[in-house]
Amino acid sequence: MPADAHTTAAPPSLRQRRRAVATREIVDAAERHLDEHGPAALSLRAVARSLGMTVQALYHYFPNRDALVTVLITKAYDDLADAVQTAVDTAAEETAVPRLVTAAEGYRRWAVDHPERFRLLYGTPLRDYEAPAGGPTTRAMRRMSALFQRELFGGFTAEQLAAADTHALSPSLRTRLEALPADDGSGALPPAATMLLLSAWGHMHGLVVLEVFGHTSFIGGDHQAEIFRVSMHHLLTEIHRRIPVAPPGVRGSGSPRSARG
Amino acid sequence: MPADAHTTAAPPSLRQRRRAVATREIVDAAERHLDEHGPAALSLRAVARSLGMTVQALYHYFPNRDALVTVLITKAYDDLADAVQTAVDTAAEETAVPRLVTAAEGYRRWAVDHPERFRLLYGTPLRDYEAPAGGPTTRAMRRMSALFQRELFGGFTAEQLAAADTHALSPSLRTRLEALPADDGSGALPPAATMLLLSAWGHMHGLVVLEVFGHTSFIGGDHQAEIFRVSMHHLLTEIHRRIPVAPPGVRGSGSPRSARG
DNA sequence: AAAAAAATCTGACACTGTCAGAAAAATCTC
DNA sequence: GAGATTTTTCTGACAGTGTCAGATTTTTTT
Repeated sequence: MPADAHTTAAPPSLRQRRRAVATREIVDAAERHLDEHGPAALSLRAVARSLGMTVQALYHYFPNRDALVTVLITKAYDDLADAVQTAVDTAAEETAVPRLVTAAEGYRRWAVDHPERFRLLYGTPLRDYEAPAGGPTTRAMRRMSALFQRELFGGFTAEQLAAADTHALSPSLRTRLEALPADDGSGALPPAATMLLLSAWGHMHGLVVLEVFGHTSFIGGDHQAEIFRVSMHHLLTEIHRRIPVAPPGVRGSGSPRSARG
Repeated sequence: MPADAHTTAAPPSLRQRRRAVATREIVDAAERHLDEHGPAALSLRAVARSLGMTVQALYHYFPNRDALVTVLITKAYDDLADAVQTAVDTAAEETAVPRLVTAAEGYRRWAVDHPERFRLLYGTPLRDYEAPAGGPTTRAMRRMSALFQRELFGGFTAEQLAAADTHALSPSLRTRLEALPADDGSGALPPAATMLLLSAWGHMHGLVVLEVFGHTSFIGGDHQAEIFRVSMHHLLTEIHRRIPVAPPGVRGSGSPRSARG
C-alpha cells in the first residue's frame, strides 16, 4: 500500500489535505490563545474548545502538548526572522539610518508587537517542556545571526575583521570561536569579530528583553524606542571604531556605512 | 506604657515566634523547590508535602500562592543585590579589574549560580501572577541601579556627566529622564548619563539572560564568562570615552578608576 | 455494499490552586 | 488547675490542567 510513502510527493490526497488544514487551524487557534493569555496559560483544552472540539481530538494531530508548543516556537522564530528581514529589505533606500539599526529596530518592533510570542521564545521555558534536540532553536538562531552579521560586518574584509581591536582573548576562547560553524556561506568569522557579534547581540537583546518583560516600563514606550535607537547607533559606531581602516589597495573604507558619530 | 509600642517592638510572643519560624520554613522549602524544579513548576502542594503538612495549612501563613511567590521574588531581588554588593566590597583591593566589571561579574555569577531564581525574576511571569503595585520590584531595581550608577559614573562631576557625548536626545526624552526619581541620594542623573546607564544595563543584562536561558550554550560556560568579561571591559571604556575630561581646576581625571595600579 | 481507516467521542487518572467547615492543638483567662 | 478562646491543621470538595484507554461515529478505499 505505501508505494510512495517515503517521498510523499505524489498527490496530496483529499484526506491529507483535510488533515493539513485541520492542523493549521489548530496551530492558528493555539497562536491566538497564546497572544491573548500568554505562554504559561496555553491550554490544549481551551484551544480545542475554541475550535468546537474536545481535547482528545487534538491528540490525533499532535502526540502531546510539547509537539504543539514546538510548532509554535518554530513558527515564532521564523516570524521574527522574517520581520527583521523585511525591515532591512523595505527600508534599504533610506540611507540616513544604518542598516544594522534598521534590523535591530525590526527585532524590537516584532517583540513589542508580539510580546507573548517573544516571551515564548526568550522567557522561562514552559513547565515540563523540553526543546527537541537539534531543534529549530539553533537553526533559527543561525539565520538571524547571519542576518545581523551581514549588517554589522558587511563591507569589511576578513583581514580587517581579524584585526579588530578587542581586549585580549584567551587562546582557548579563540580556538573555540574559530571552531564555531559558519552561520553564513561566507566562511567562518574571525574570533575577534565573533566576540563583537555576540556582545552586540547581547546588547540589543537585553534592551528588548527589559522592555518586553516590563522592567523598564517606568520610562514609557516611546522613550524606550528612542533609547533603543540611540543605543544601537552607539553600538554600531563603537564596534566600527574597533575595526581598523583597510590597508591601502584593499576595498572597504573602514566605516562603510553612515559615518555619523 | 512603652513609648515605642506602636512599632510592634514590644513582645515577640512565643506564638508569633513560632509563626515566624514556620513562615520561614515554608519560604525555605519553596525556595528549595524553586531551585530544583524551576519557577513554572512551583507547587503549593509539593512545598507542603516536603514539610510534612497538607496544602491547606499553608493558607494560614500566606493568603494565596501569589503572596508566597511575591516573598520569593523579593528575597531573590535582595539576594542578587547583596551578591553584587559583596562582590564589589570584597574585591575592592584588586585594582587590576575595574569595579564596574567586578559588579557586573557579581551579577552574572549570581545568575549562573541560581538560574531558577534568576528566571523567576526576569523570565516569563508566572501563570496568573500579578506583581503587587508599587511592589518590591521597583525598590530592588533602584538599589541595583544606584549600585551600578556609582561604579559607572563615580568620580565624574555632574557637569562632565551632563556633557556626555551621546547621539541627540529628543527634548521629550530629556525631560522624561530628568523627571525620573533619583535612585541614589546623590541628586538626579543628567539625561545623557541616564541614557548611558540604561544602555549599559541592557548590555549587561542581555548577555546574562542569553546565557542563563540557554541561548548561547553552544559556546560553553567558561567561554561565556570570558566573553562577558571582555564585553564589560569594552562597555566601560566606551562609556568613559563619551564623558569629556574634566575642565581644568575641577576634580575628576576623566578616567577616575583603575588608574591606581 | 463491505471493509478499512481515520477522526472524534465518553470516561477516567493524577495533578494543580482554592474555598468551606470540622477537628485538633496550643494559648490565654479566671 | 478548668474553661474559654484563638490558632493551627485536617477532611472534603470544585474547577482546572495534560494524558491515556476504549468505544463510536464518520469518511475513504476496496
